[in-house]
Amino acid sequence: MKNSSASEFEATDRAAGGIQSLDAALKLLKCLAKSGQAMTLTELARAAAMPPTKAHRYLSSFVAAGLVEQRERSGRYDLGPEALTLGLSALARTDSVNRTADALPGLVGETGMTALLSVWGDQGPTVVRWERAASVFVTSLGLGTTLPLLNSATGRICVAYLPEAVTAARIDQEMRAARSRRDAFCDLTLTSGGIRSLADAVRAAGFASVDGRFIPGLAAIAAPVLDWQGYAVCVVTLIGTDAAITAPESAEVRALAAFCRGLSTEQPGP
Amino acid sequence: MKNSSASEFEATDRAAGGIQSLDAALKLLKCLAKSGQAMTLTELARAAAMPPTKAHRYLSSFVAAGLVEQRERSGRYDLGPEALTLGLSALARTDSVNRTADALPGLVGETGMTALLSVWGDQGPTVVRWERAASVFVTSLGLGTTLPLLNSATGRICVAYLPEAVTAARIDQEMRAARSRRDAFCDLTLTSGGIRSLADAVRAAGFASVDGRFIPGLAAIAAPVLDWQGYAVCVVTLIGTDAAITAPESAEVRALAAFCRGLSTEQPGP
DNA sequence: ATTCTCATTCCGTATTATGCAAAGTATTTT
DNA sequence: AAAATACTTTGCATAATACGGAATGAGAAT
Repeated sequence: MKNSSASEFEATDRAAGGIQSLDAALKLLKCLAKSGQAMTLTELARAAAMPPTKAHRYLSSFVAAGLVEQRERSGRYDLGPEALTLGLSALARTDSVNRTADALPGLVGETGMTALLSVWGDQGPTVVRWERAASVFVTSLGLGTTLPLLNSATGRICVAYLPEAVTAARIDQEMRAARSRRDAFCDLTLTSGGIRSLADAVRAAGFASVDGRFIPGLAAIAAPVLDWQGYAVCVVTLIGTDAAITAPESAEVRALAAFCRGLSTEQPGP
Repeated sequence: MKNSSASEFEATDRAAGGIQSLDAALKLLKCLAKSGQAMTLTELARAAAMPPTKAHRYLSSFVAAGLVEQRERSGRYDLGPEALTLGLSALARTDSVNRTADALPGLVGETGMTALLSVWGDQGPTVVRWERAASVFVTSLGLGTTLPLLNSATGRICVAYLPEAVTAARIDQEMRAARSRRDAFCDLTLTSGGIRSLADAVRAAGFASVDGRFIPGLAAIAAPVLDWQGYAVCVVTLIGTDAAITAPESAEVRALAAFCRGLSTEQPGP
Protein backbone atom coordinates (compact mmCIF):
# COMPACT_ATOMS: atom_id res chain seq x y z
CA MET A 1 0.00 0.00 0.00
CA LYS A 2 2.28 2.66 -1.18
CA ASN A 3 1.04 6.13 -0.93
CA SER A 4 3.86 6.94 -3.20
CA SER A 5 3.69 10.66 -3.81
CA ALA A 6 1.92 13.84 -2.93
CA SER A 7 0.26 12.55 0.17
CA GLU A 8 -0.76 16.05 1.17
CA PHE A 9 -2.93 16.50 -1.88
CA GLU A 10 -4.88 13.35 -1.32
CA ALA A 11 -6.13 14.68 1.97
CA THR A 12 -9.02 16.23 0.05
CA ASP A 13 -10.82 13.07 -0.86
CA ARG A 14 -9.68 11.18 2.15
CA ALA A 15 -12.36 10.47 4.70
CA ALA A 16 -11.31 11.14 8.26
CA GLY A 17 -11.12 7.84 10.07
CA GLY A 18 -12.17 5.99 6.97
CA ILE A 19 -10.66 3.38 4.72
CA GLN A 20 -8.45 4.76 2.00
CA SER A 21 -8.93 1.90 -0.39
CA LEU A 22 -12.68 2.23 -0.03
CA ASP A 23 -12.50 5.94 -0.78
CA ALA A 24 -10.65 5.13 -3.96
CA ALA A 25 -13.15 2.43 -4.84
CA LEU A 26 -16.12 4.72 -4.40
CA LYS A 27 -14.47 7.39 -6.46
CA LEU A 28 -14.25 4.83 -9.22
CA LEU A 29 -17.89 3.90 -8.82
CA LYS A 30 -18.98 7.51 -8.96
CA CYS A 31 -17.01 8.09 -12.12
CA LEU A 32 -18.77 5.16 -13.70
CA ALA A 33 -22.16 6.43 -12.57
CA LYS A 34 -21.51 9.96 -13.78
CA SER A 35 -20.31 8.91 -17.19
CA GLY A 36 -23.74 7.65 -18.11
CA GLN A 37 -22.48 4.79 -20.22
CA ALA A 38 -20.30 1.72 -20.19
CA MET A 39 -16.58 2.48 -19.99
CA THR A 40 -13.38 0.66 -20.75
CA LEU A 41 -10.93 -0.03 -17.97
CA THR A 42 -8.49 2.60 -19.14
CA GLU A 43 -11.13 5.28 -19.55
CA LEU A 44 -12.36 4.63 -16.07
CA ALA A 45 -8.90 4.56 -14.60
CA ARG A 46 -8.08 7.88 -16.21
CA ALA A 47 -11.34 9.41 -15.01
CA ALA A 48 -10.64 8.33 -11.46
CA ALA A 49 -6.95 9.24 -11.72
CA MET A 50 -5.53 5.85 -10.83
CA PRO A 51 -3.46 3.25 -12.66
CA PRO A 52 -5.53 0.78 -14.70
CA THR A 53 -4.16 -2.14 -12.79
CA LYS A 54 -5.51 -0.72 -9.56
CA ALA A 55 -8.86 0.04 -11.10
CA HIS A 56 -9.06 -3.48 -12.40
CA ARG A 57 -8.71 -4.97 -8.96
CA TYR A 58 -11.44 -2.78 -7.55
CA LEU A 59 -13.69 -3.57 -10.43
CA SER A 60 -13.20 -7.29 -9.85
CA SER A 61 -14.69 -6.84 -6.42
CA PHE A 62 -17.49 -4.66 -7.69
CA VAL A 63 -18.31 -7.21 -10.33
CA ALA A 64 -18.28 -10.02 -7.78
CA ALA A 65 -20.73 -8.02 -5.69
CA GLY A 66 -22.91 -7.35 -8.72
CA LEU A 67 -22.65 -3.61 -8.41
CA VAL A 68 -20.77 -3.43 -11.68
CA GLU A 69 -20.97 -5.76 -14.60
CA GLN A 70 -18.72 -6.37 -17.50
CA ARG A 71 -20.29 -6.62 -20.91
CA GLU A 72 -19.47 -9.92 -22.51
CA ARG A 73 -18.54 -8.64 -25.90
CA SER A 74 -16.82 -5.35 -25.39
CA GLY A 75 -15.26 -5.98 -22.01
CA ARG A 76 -16.55 -2.60 -20.94
CA TYR A 77 -17.68 -2.00 -17.42
CA ASP A 78 -21.12 -0.72 -16.53
CA LEU A 79 -23.33 -0.46 -13.49
CA GLY A 80 -24.85 -3.77 -12.55
CA PRO A 81 -28.15 -5.00 -11.17
CA GLU A 82 -27.13 -4.54 -7.54
CA ALA A 83 -26.62 -0.86 -8.16
CA LEU A 84 -30.22 -0.73 -9.19
CA THR A 85 -31.35 -2.63 -6.12
CA LEU A 86 -29.36 -0.28 -3.94
CA GLY A 87 -30.90 2.78 -5.52
CA LEU A 88 -34.40 1.41 -5.31
CA SER A 89 -33.86 0.67 -1.63
CA ALA A 90 -32.83 4.27 -1.18
CA LEU A 91 -35.83 5.42 -3.16
CA ALA A 92 -38.16 3.27 -1.06
CA ARG A 93 -37.02 5.18 2.01
CA THR A 94 -37.93 8.57 0.62
CA ASP A 95 -41.34 9.08 2.12
CA SER A 96 -42.69 11.75 -0.16
CA VAL A 97 -41.73 9.85 -3.29
CA ASN A 98 -43.41 6.77 -1.90
CA ARG A 99 -46.59 8.56 -1.05
CA THR A 100 -46.69 10.15 -4.47
CA ALA A 101 -46.12 6.84 -6.21
CA ASP A 102 -48.89 5.21 -4.22
CA ALA A 103 -51.30 8.00 -5.06
CA LEU A 104 -50.44 8.02 -8.75
CA PRO A 105 -53.08 5.46 -9.84
CA GLY A 106 -55.71 7.76 -8.35
CA LEU A 107 -54.56 10.64 -10.50
CA VAL A 108 -54.54 8.41 -13.57
CA GLY A 109 -58.07 7.30 -12.82
CA GLU A 110 -59.24 10.84 -12.26
CA THR A 111 -57.75 12.31 -15.42
CA GLY A 112 -57.69 9.27 -17.66
CA MET A 113 -54.18 10.18 -18.73
CA THR A 114 -50.85 8.45 -18.48
CA ALA A 115 -48.81 9.73 -15.56
CA LEU A 116 -45.14 9.49 -14.81
CA LEU A 117 -43.10 10.19 -11.75
CA SER A 118 -39.53 11.41 -12.00
CA VAL A 119 -36.79 12.26 -9.57
CA TRP A 120 -33.51 14.06 -10.13
CA GLY A 121 -30.49 11.92 -10.95
CA ASP A 122 -27.04 12.57 -12.35
CA GLN A 123 -28.31 12.40 -15.90
CA GLY A 124 -31.26 14.71 -15.31
CA PRO A 125 -34.84 13.91 -14.35
CA THR A 126 -35.24 10.14 -14.36
CA VAL A 127 -38.53 8.32 -14.74
CA VAL A 128 -39.08 6.00 -11.77
CA ARG A 129 -42.78 5.28 -12.11
CA TRP A 130 -44.90 4.89 -15.11
CA GLU A 131 -48.64 4.56 -14.69
CA ARG A 132 -50.27 3.96 -18.03
CA ALA A 133 -53.81 4.86 -18.94
CA ALA A 134 -55.97 3.28 -21.60
CA SER A 135 -54.63 5.21 -24.54
CA VAL A 136 -51.14 3.89 -24.96
CA PHE A 137 -49.01 5.61 -27.50
CA VAL A 138 -45.47 6.00 -26.30
CA THR A 139 -43.51 2.88 -25.69
CA SER A 140 -40.11 4.39 -26.34
CA LEU A 141 -40.26 6.06 -22.95
CA GLY A 142 -39.47 3.43 -20.38
CA LEU A 143 -38.66 3.25 -16.72
CA GLY A 144 -35.31 4.89 -16.20
CA THR A 145 -35.54 7.21 -19.16
CA THR A 146 -33.87 10.53 -18.52
CA LEU A 147 -35.70 13.54 -19.83
CA PRO A 148 -34.20 16.75 -21.21
CA LEU A 149 -34.22 19.80 -18.97
CA LEU A 150 -35.17 22.51 -21.39
CA ASN A 151 -37.27 20.54 -23.76
CA SER A 152 -39.68 18.64 -21.55
CA ALA A 153 -42.33 19.72 -19.08
CA THR A 154 -40.73 17.52 -16.45
CA GLY A 155 -37.31 19.03 -17.02
CA ARG A 156 -38.61 22.57 -16.81
CA ILE A 157 -40.06 21.84 -13.41
CA CYS A 158 -36.59 20.79 -12.34
CA VAL A 159 -35.15 24.03 -13.68
CA ALA A 160 -37.69 26.03 -11.72
CA TYR A 161 -37.79 24.09 -8.48
CA LEU A 162 -34.28 22.80 -7.90
CA PRO A 163 -31.23 24.80 -6.75
CA GLU A 164 -29.36 26.27 -9.66
CA ALA A 165 -26.20 24.56 -8.48
CA VAL A 166 -27.84 21.20 -9.11
CA THR A 167 -29.08 21.87 -12.60
CA ALA A 168 -26.51 24.37 -13.85
CA ALA A 169 -24.09 21.89 -15.39
CA ARG A 170 -26.75 20.09 -17.32
CA ILE A 171 -28.51 23.26 -18.44
CA ASP A 172 -25.20 24.44 -19.83
CA GLN A 173 -24.68 21.21 -21.67
CA GLU A 174 -28.14 21.27 -23.22
CA MET A 175 -27.83 24.90 -24.23
CA ARG A 176 -24.60 24.23 -26.04
CA ALA A 177 -26.08 21.20 -27.75
CA ALA A 178 -29.17 23.15 -28.79
CA ARG A 179 -27.12 26.08 -30.12
CA SER A 180 -24.89 23.89 -32.20
CA ARG A 181 -27.87 22.08 -33.65
CA ARG A 182 -29.57 25.44 -34.21
CA ASP A 183 -32.69 24.16 -32.54
CA ALA A 184 -35.47 26.67 -32.38
CA PHE A 185 -37.27 27.00 -29.08
CA CYS A 186 -40.29 29.12 -29.85
CA ASP A 187 -40.69 30.15 -26.24
CA LEU A 188 -37.16 30.28 -24.98
CA THR A 189 -34.03 32.33 -25.51
CA LEU A 190 -30.88 30.33 -24.99
CA THR A 191 -29.19 32.58 -22.50
CA SER A 192 -28.87 32.36 -18.74
CA GLY A 193 -31.33 35.24 -18.60
CA GLY A 194 -33.76 33.37 -20.81
CA ILE A 195 -33.55 30.35 -18.58
CA ARG A 196 -34.15 32.46 -15.52
CA SER A 197 -37.26 34.04 -16.94
CA LEU A 198 -38.48 30.59 -17.97
CA ALA A 199 -38.03 29.44 -14.39
CA ASP A 200 -39.83 32.52 -13.10
CA ALA A 201 -42.72 31.92 -15.45
CA VAL A 202 -42.99 28.28 -14.38
CA ARG A 203 -42.96 29.21 -10.71
CA ALA A 204 -45.61 31.86 -11.29
CA ALA A 205 -47.86 29.37 -13.07
CA GLY A 206 -47.12 26.50 -10.70
CA PHE A 207 -46.77 24.05 -13.57
CA ALA A 208 -44.89 23.55 -16.83
CA SER A 209 -46.07 22.30 -20.18
CA VAL A 210 -44.84 21.41 -23.61
CA ASP A 211 -46.83 20.66 -26.69
CA GLY A 212 -45.21 18.62 -29.36
CA ARG A 213 -41.72 19.97 -28.87
CA PHE A 214 -40.08 17.05 -27.13
CA ILE A 215 -42.05 14.39 -28.96
CA PRO A 216 -44.06 15.74 -31.87
CA GLY A 217 -47.77 15.26 -31.41
CA LEU A 218 -47.43 14.82 -27.69
CA ALA A 219 -48.48 17.25 -25.01
CA ALA A 220 -47.44 17.11 -21.39
CA ILE A 221 -47.99 19.03 -18.19
CA ALA A 222 -45.85 18.66 -15.08
CA ALA A 223 -45.86 19.90 -11.51
CA PRO A 224 -43.53 19.42 -8.53
CA VAL A 225 -43.99 17.80 -5.14
CA LEU A 226 -42.14 20.17 -2.85
CA ASP A 227 -40.26 19.67 0.38
CA TRP A 228 -40.31 22.15 3.25
CA GLN A 229 -37.61 24.23 1.59
CA GLY A 230 -39.67 24.63 -1.54
CA TYR A 231 -37.44 22.35 -3.59
CA ALA A 232 -38.83 19.60 -5.77
CA VAL A 233 -38.43 16.09 -4.36
CA CYS A 234 -40.13 14.59 -7.40
CA VAL A 235 -42.05 15.63 -10.46
CA VAL A 236 -45.43 14.36 -11.64
CA THR A 237 -46.18 14.55 -15.35
CA LEU A 238 -49.32 13.88 -17.33
CA ILE A 239 -49.00 12.96 -20.97
CA GLY A 240 -51.59 13.08 -23.71
CA THR A 241 -52.08 13.84 -27.35
CA ASP A 242 -54.45 16.75 -26.91
CA ALA A 243 -52.66 20.09 -26.61
CA ALA A 244 -55.72 21.54 -24.89
CA ILE A 245 -54.54 20.14 -21.57
CA THR A 246 -51.71 22.66 -21.50
CA ALA A 247 -54.12 25.56 -20.99
CA PRO A 248 -53.55 27.14 -17.57
CA GLU A 249 -57.08 26.48 -16.40
CA SER A 250 -57.74 23.10 -17.96
CA ALA A 251 -59.28 20.43 -15.78
CA GLU A 252 -56.10 18.38 -16.06
CA VAL A 253 -53.87 21.20 -14.86
CA ARG A 254 -56.17 21.78 -11.91
CA ALA A 255 -56.20 18.11 -10.99
CA LEU A 256 -52.43 17.87 -11.28
CA ALA A 257 -51.84 21.01 -9.25
CA ALA A 258 -54.20 19.87 -6.51
CA PHE A 259 -52.58 16.45 -6.48
CA CYS A 260 -49.08 17.84 -6.05
CA ARG A 261 -50.13 20.43 -3.51
CA GLY A 262 -51.68 17.71 -1.40
CA LEU A 263 -48.46 15.72 -1.37
CA SER A 264 -46.08 18.63 -0.81
CA THR A 265 -44.89 19.54 2.62
CA GLU A 266 -46.74 22.63 3.86
CA GLN A 267 -44.76 25.70 2.92
CA PRO A 268 -44.11 28.17 5.72
CA GLY A 269 -46.23 31.22 5.03
CA PRO A 270 -44.59 34.49 3.91
CA MET B 1 -4.83 -6.47 8.14
CA LYS B 2 -5.29 -9.55 10.12
CA ASN B 3 -7.37 -12.21 8.65
CA SER B 4 -7.40 -13.57 12.11
CA SER B 5 -9.69 -16.57 12.09
CA ALA B 6 -11.64 -18.89 9.88
CA SER B 7 -9.94 -17.86 6.70
CA GLU B 8 -11.32 -20.93 4.97
CA PHE B 9 -14.90 -19.77 5.39
CA GLU B 10 -14.26 -16.35 4.02
CA ALA B 11 -13.16 -17.81 0.76
CA THR B 12 -16.82 -17.89 -0.23
CA ASP B 13 -17.40 -14.17 -0.47
CA ARG B 14 -13.91 -13.36 -1.57
CA ALA B 15 -13.59 -12.11 -5.09
CA ALA B 16 -10.77 -13.67 -7.06
CA GLY B 17 -8.25 -10.99 -7.84
CA GLY B 18 -10.28 -8.40 -6.00
CA ILE B 19 -9.82 -6.25 -2.94
CA GLN B 20 -10.75 -7.93 0.30
CA SER B 21 -11.56 -4.80 2.20
CA LEU B 22 -13.87 -3.72 -0.59
CA ASP B 23 -15.65 -7.05 -0.48
CA ALA B 24 -16.28 -6.56 3.20
CA ALA B 25 -17.41 -2.99 2.65
CA LEU B 26 -19.91 -3.98 0.00
CA LYS B 27 -21.24 -6.74 2.20
CA LEU B 28 -21.94 -4.05 4.77
CA LEU B 29 -23.66 -1.88 2.23
CA LYS B 30 -25.82 -4.74 1.06
CA CYS B 31 -26.88 -5.51 4.61
CA LEU B 32 -27.94 -1.92 5.03
CA ALA B 33 -29.86 -1.97 1.77
CA LYS B 34 -31.55 -5.25 2.62
CA SER B 35 -32.69 -4.15 6.04
CA GLY B 36 -34.93 -1.49 4.57
CA GLN B 37 -34.44 0.94 7.43
CA ALA B 38 -31.85 2.83 9.38
CA MET B 39 -29.61 0.65 11.56
CA THR B 40 -27.32 1.18 14.49
CA LEU B 41 -23.64 0.46 14.14
CA THR B 42 -23.81 -2.71 16.20
CA GLU B 43 -26.83 -4.06 14.38
CA LEU B 44 -25.11 -3.52 11.10
CA ALA B 45 -21.87 -5.03 12.29
CA ARG B 46 -23.66 -8.11 13.53
CA ALA B 47 -25.61 -8.42 10.28
CA ALA B 48 -22.41 -8.28 8.27
CA ALA B 49 -20.53 -10.50 10.74
CA MET B 50 -17.73 -8.10 11.51
CA PRO B 51 -16.56 -6.25 14.59
CA PRO B 52 -18.27 -2.87 15.11
CA THR B 53 -14.95 -1.07 15.03
CA LYS B 54 -14.34 -2.35 11.53
CA ALA B 55 -17.83 -1.48 10.39
CA HIS B 56 -17.44 2.00 11.75
CA ARG B 57 -14.40 2.69 9.65
CA TYR B 58 -16.11 1.52 6.51
CA LEU B 59 -19.17 3.57 7.29
CA SER B 60 -17.04 6.67 7.73
CA SER B 61 -15.90 6.30 4.17
CA PHE B 62 -19.40 5.59 2.91
CA VAL B 63 -20.71 8.64 4.71
CA ALA B 64 -17.94 10.79 3.29
CA ALA B 65 -18.94 9.59 -0.17
CA GLY B 66 -22.62 10.29 0.50
CA LEU B 67 -23.67 6.71 -0.09
CA VAL B 68 -24.66 6.36 3.51
CA GLU B 69 -25.84 9.02 5.87
CA GLN B 70 -25.98 9.15 9.59
CA ARG B 71 -29.10 10.52 11.20
CA GLU B 72 -28.18 13.44 13.41
CA ARG B 73 -30.25 12.49 16.39
CA SER B 74 -30.19 8.75 16.61
CA GLY B 75 -26.75 8.13 15.18
CA ARG B 76 -28.26 5.40 13.04
CA TYR B 77 -26.96 4.74 9.57
CA ASP B 78 -29.10 4.74 6.46
CA LEU B 79 -28.64 4.89 2.72
CA GLY B 80 -27.74 8.36 1.51
CA PRO B 81 -28.54 10.49 -1.49
CA GLU B 82 -25.68 9.14 -3.57
CA ALA B 83 -27.15 5.66 -3.32
CA LEU B 84 -30.23 6.99 -5.03
CA THR B 85 -28.19 8.74 -7.69
CA LEU B 86 -26.28 5.56 -8.32
CA GLY B 87 -29.46 3.58 -8.69
CA LEU B 88 -30.96 6.09 -11.06
CA SER B 89 -27.87 5.93 -13.22
CA ALA B 90 -28.22 2.17 -13.25
CA LEU B 91 -31.90 2.44 -14.04
CA ALA B 92 -31.19 4.67 -16.99
CA ARG B 93 -28.97 2.00 -18.52
CA THR B 94 -31.03 -1.05 -17.79
CA ASP B 95 -32.56 -1.93 -21.08
CA SER B 96 -34.27 -5.17 -20.23
CA VAL B 97 -35.43 -5.79 -23.77
CA ASN B 98 -31.92 -5.66 -25.15
CA ARG B 99 -30.50 -7.71 -22.33
CA THR B 100 -33.14 -10.33 -22.86
CA ALA B 101 -32.52 -10.37 -26.57
CA ASP B 102 -28.81 -10.85 -25.94
CA ALA B 103 -29.43 -13.73 -23.57
CA LEU B 104 -31.96 -15.46 -25.79
CA PRO B 105 -29.47 -17.69 -27.62
CA GLY B 106 -28.47 -19.15 -24.27
CA LEU B 107 -32.02 -20.17 -23.53
CA VAL B 108 -32.39 -21.70 -26.96
CA GLY B 109 -29.19 -23.66 -26.46
CA GLU B 110 -30.31 -24.87 -23.06
CA THR B 111 -33.78 -26.00 -24.07
CA GLY B 112 -33.25 -26.81 -27.71
CA MET B 113 -36.46 -25.01 -28.54
CA THR B 114 -37.30 -22.00 -30.65
CA ALA B 115 -37.72 -18.84 -28.60
CA LEU B 116 -39.35 -15.57 -29.44
CA LEU B 117 -39.31 -12.23 -27.75
CA SER B 118 -42.31 -9.90 -27.80
CA VAL B 119 -43.04 -6.45 -26.49
CA TRP B 120 -46.33 -4.66 -26.13
CA GLY B 121 -47.19 -2.51 -29.12
CA ASP B 122 -50.27 -0.62 -30.15
CA GLN B 123 -51.81 -3.70 -31.71
CA GLY B 124 -50.97 -6.07 -28.86
CA PRO B 125 -47.91 -8.22 -28.21
CA THR B 126 -45.51 -7.81 -31.09
CA VAL B 127 -42.74 -10.23 -32.00
CA VAL B 128 -39.41 -8.42 -32.09
CA ARG B 129 -36.93 -11.30 -32.02
CA TRP B 130 -36.77 -14.88 -33.24
CA GLU B 131 -34.18 -17.30 -32.04
CA ARG B 132 -34.54 -20.50 -33.97
CA ALA B 133 -33.47 -23.87 -32.68
CA ALA B 134 -32.13 -26.62 -34.89
CA SER B 135 -35.53 -28.01 -35.80
CA VAL B 136 -37.17 -25.25 -37.73
CA PHE B 137 -40.76 -25.67 -38.67
CA VAL B 138 -42.80 -22.58 -38.00
CA THR B 139 -42.56 -19.93 -40.61
CA SER B 140 -45.98 -18.38 -40.42
CA LEU B 141 -44.92 -16.08 -37.62
CA GLY B 142 -42.64 -13.34 -38.81
CA LEU B 143 -40.93 -10.47 -37.12
CA GLY B 144 -43.49 -7.81 -36.35
CA THR B 145 -46.38 -10.21 -36.10
CA THR B 146 -48.89 -9.29 -33.44
CA LEU B 147 -50.23 -12.13 -31.38
CA PRO B 148 -53.73 -12.49 -29.97
CA LEU B 149 -54.20 -11.71 -26.31
CA LEU B 150 -56.54 -14.48 -25.23
CA ASN B 151 -55.45 -17.16 -27.59
CA SER B 152 -51.67 -17.24 -27.26
CA ALA B 153 -49.35 -17.92 -24.35
CA THR B 154 -47.59 -14.65 -25.07
CA GLY B 155 -50.83 -12.70 -25.04
CA ARG B 156 -51.97 -14.22 -21.80
CA ILE B 157 -48.79 -13.05 -20.13
CA CYS B 158 -49.68 -9.54 -21.26
CA VAL B 159 -53.15 -9.92 -19.80
CA ALA B 160 -51.67 -10.99 -16.48
CA TYR B 161 -48.69 -8.66 -16.23
CA LEU B 162 -49.78 -5.39 -17.81
CA PRO B 163 -52.14 -2.81 -16.35
CA GLU B 164 -55.76 -3.50 -17.22
CA ALA B 165 -56.05 -0.05 -18.72
CA VAL B 166 -53.51 -1.00 -21.35
CA THR B 167 -55.02 -4.28 -22.42
CA ALA B 168 -58.71 -3.60 -21.78
CA ALA B 169 -59.59 -2.25 -25.20
CA ARG B 170 -58.00 -5.11 -27.04
CA ILE B 171 -59.41 -7.77 -24.73
CA ASP B 172 -62.84 -6.36 -25.39
CA GLN B 173 -62.30 -6.47 -29.10
CA GLU B 174 -61.10 -10.06 -29.03
CA MET B 175 -63.95 -11.17 -26.82
CA ARG B 176 -66.51 -9.70 -29.17
CA ALA B 177 -64.84 -11.28 -32.16
CA ALA B 178 -64.66 -14.65 -30.45
CA ARG B 179 -68.28 -14.54 -29.41
CA SER B 180 -69.50 -13.73 -32.88
CA ARG B 181 -67.42 -16.48 -34.37
CA ARG B 182 -68.68 -18.81 -31.66
CA ASP B 183 -65.12 -19.85 -30.95
CA ALA B 184 -64.79 -22.36 -28.18
CA PHE B 185 -62.10 -21.76 -25.60
CA CYS B 186 -61.95 -24.93 -23.59
CA ASP B 187 -60.29 -23.22 -20.65
CA LEU B 188 -61.78 -19.77 -20.66
CA THR B 189 -65.13 -18.12 -20.11
CA LEU B 190 -65.58 -15.02 -22.18
CA THR B 191 -66.55 -12.60 -19.45
CA SER B 192 -64.54 -9.97 -17.63
CA GLY B 193 -64.65 -12.26 -14.63
CA GLY B 194 -63.31 -15.14 -16.68
CA ILE B 195 -60.47 -12.97 -17.91
CA ARG B 196 -59.64 -11.90 -14.40
CA SER B 197 -59.45 -15.45 -13.13
CA LEU B 198 -57.29 -16.37 -16.12
CA ALA B 199 -54.93 -13.54 -15.17
CA ASP B 200 -54.87 -14.66 -11.55
CA ALA B 201 -54.10 -18.22 -12.57
CA VAL B 202 -51.26 -17.08 -14.82
CA ARG B 203 -49.76 -14.91 -12.08
CA ALA B 204 -50.00 -17.76 -9.61
CA ALA B 205 -48.24 -20.13 -11.98
CA GLY B 206 -45.71 -17.56 -13.18
CA PHE B 207 -46.12 -18.65 -16.76
CA ALA B 208 -48.78 -19.19 -19.42
CA SER B 209 -49.19 -21.95 -21.94
CA VAL B 210 -51.31 -23.01 -24.88
CA ASP B 211 -51.31 -26.33 -26.67
CA GLY B 212 -52.56 -26.43 -30.19
CA ARG B 213 -55.23 -23.81 -29.80
CA PHE B 214 -53.65 -20.90 -31.55
CA ILE B 215 -51.83 -22.95 -34.12
CA PRO B 216 -52.97 -26.56 -34.20
CA GLY B 217 -50.18 -28.96 -33.41
CA LEU B 218 -48.10 -26.32 -31.73
CA ALA B 219 -47.48 -25.90 -28.03
CA ALA B 220 -46.05 -22.79 -26.39
CA ILE B 221 -45.08 -21.55 -22.96
CA ALA B 222 -44.43 -17.92 -22.09
CA ALA B 223 -43.16 -15.91 -19.14
CA PRO B 224 -42.60 -12.20 -18.51
CA VAL B 225 -39.50 -10.15 -17.83
CA LEU B 226 -40.66 -7.70 -15.18
CA ASP B 227 -39.56 -4.20 -14.31
CA TRP B 228 -39.44 -3.23 -10.68
CA GLN B 229 -42.99 -2.00 -10.73
CA GLY B 230 -43.98 -5.58 -11.49
CA TYR B 231 -45.13 -4.84 -15.03
CA ALA B 232 -44.00 -6.88 -18.02
CA VAL B 233 -41.29 -5.22 -20.08
CA CYS B 234 -41.24 -8.02 -22.61
CA VAL B 235 -42.40 -11.60 -22.96
CA VAL B 236 -40.29 -14.67 -23.74
CA THR B 237 -42.00 -17.59 -25.42
CA LEU B 238 -40.82 -21.10 -26.18
CA ILE B 239 -42.46 -22.95 -29.03
CA GLY B 240 -42.47 -26.65 -29.81
CA THR B 241 -44.61 -29.46 -31.08
CA ASP B 242 -44.66 -31.52 -27.92
CA ALA B 243 -47.52 -30.58 -25.60
CA ALA B 244 -45.61 -32.09 -22.68
CA ILE B 245 -43.65 -28.87 -22.26
CA THR B 246 -46.77 -27.13 -20.95
CA ALA B 247 -46.75 -29.19 -17.74
CA PRO B 248 -46.11 -26.89 -14.75
CA GLU B 249 -42.96 -28.70 -13.69
CA SER B 250 -41.48 -29.55 -17.05
CA ALA B 251 -37.80 -28.85 -17.56
CA GLU B 252 -38.70 -26.25 -20.18
CA VAL B 253 -41.00 -24.33 -17.86
CA ARG B 254 -38.34 -24.33 -15.19
CA ALA B 255 -35.67 -23.09 -17.58
CA LEU B 256 -37.95 -20.38 -18.92
CA ALA B 257 -38.99 -19.23 -15.45
CA ALA B 258 -35.41 -19.09 -14.25
CA PHE B 259 -34.37 -17.24 -17.37
CA CYS B 260 -37.00 -14.56 -16.95
CA ARG B 261 -36.46 -14.24 -13.24
CA GLY B 262 -32.79 -13.58 -13.86
CA LEU B 263 -33.55 -10.76 -16.25
CA SER B 264 -36.30 -9.16 -14.21
CA THR B 265 -35.45 -6.35 -11.88
CA GLU B 266 -35.41 -7.51 -8.28
CA GLN B 267 -38.50 -6.31 -6.51
CA PRO B 268 -37.35 -4.32 -3.46
CA GLY B 269 -38.43 -6.38 -0.47
CA PRO B 270 -39.69 -5.04 2.85
C1' DA C 1 -25.98 9.93 40.82
C1' DT C 2 -24.62 5.52 38.73
C1' DT C 3 -24.46 1.95 35.53
C1' DC C 4 -25.24 0.37 31.61
C1' DT C 5 -24.98 0.38 26.18
C1' DC C 6 -23.39 2.19 22.11
C1' DA C 7 -20.31 5.02 19.12
C1' DT C 8 -15.71 6.62 18.37
C1' DT C 9 -10.58 7.00 18.69
C1' DC C 10 -5.85 5.17 19.63
C1' DC C 11 -1.99 2.03 18.73
C1' DG C 12 1.23 -1.78 17.54
C1' DT C 13 1.24 -5.61 14.38
C1' DA C 14 1.51 -8.14 10.06
C1' DT C 15 -1.87 -8.71 6.52
C1' DT C 16 -2.99 -7.04 2.32
C1' DA C 17 -3.14 -3.30 -1.21
C1' DT C 18 0.22 -1.37 -4.25
C1' DG C 19 3.21 -0.44 -8.43
C1' DC C 20 5.84 -2.43 -11.82
C1' DA C 21 6.56 -5.83 -15.24
C1' DA C 22 5.11 -9.45 -18.13
C1' DA C 23 1.71 -12.48 -20.13
C1' DG C 24 -2.48 -12.93 -22.48
C1' DT C 25 -6.36 -11.11 -25.89
C1' DA C 26 -8.72 -8.44 -28.96
C1' DT C 27 -8.54 -5.15 -32.67
C1' DT C 28 -6.51 -2.57 -36.29
C1' DT C 29 -2.96 -1.52 -39.68
C1' DT C 30 0.48 -2.63 -43.31
C1' DA D 1 -2.51 -12.80 -43.88
C1' DA D 2 0.79 -11.14 -40.55
C1' DA D 3 2.46 -7.71 -37.60
C1' DA D 4 1.70 -4.24 -34.74
C1' DT D 5 -0.82 -1.90 -31.41
C1' DA D 6 -3.77 -1.17 -27.60
C1' DC D 7 -5.97 -2.97 -23.84
C1' DT D 8 -6.97 -6.16 -20.12
C1' DT D 9 -5.44 -9.40 -16.80
C1' DT D 10 -2.14 -11.83 -13.60
C1' DG D 11 2.34 -12.43 -10.67
C1' DC D 12 5.47 -10.75 -7.30
C1' DA D 13 8.18 -8.22 -3.70
C1' DT D 14 7.56 -4.41 -0.65
C1' DA D 15 5.88 -1.63 2.98
C1' DA D 16 1.87 0.97 3.65
C1' DT D 17 -2.38 0.42 5.59
C1' DA D 18 -6.32 -2.07 7.60
C1' DC D 19 -7.00 -4.97 11.57
C1' DG D 20 -8.42 -6.16 16.52
C1' DG D 21 -8.67 -5.02 21.11
C1' DA D 22 -8.56 -1.65 24.68
C1' DA D 23 -9.53 2.92 26.07
C1' DT D 24 -12.25 7.05 25.78
C1' DG D 25 -16.34 9.68 25.20
C1' DA D 26 -21.45 10.38 24.85
C1' DG D 27 -26.30 9.19 26.23
C1' DA D 28 -29.97 6.75 28.08
C1' DA D 29 -32.07 4.10 31.58
C1' DT D 30 -32.28 2.64 36.32
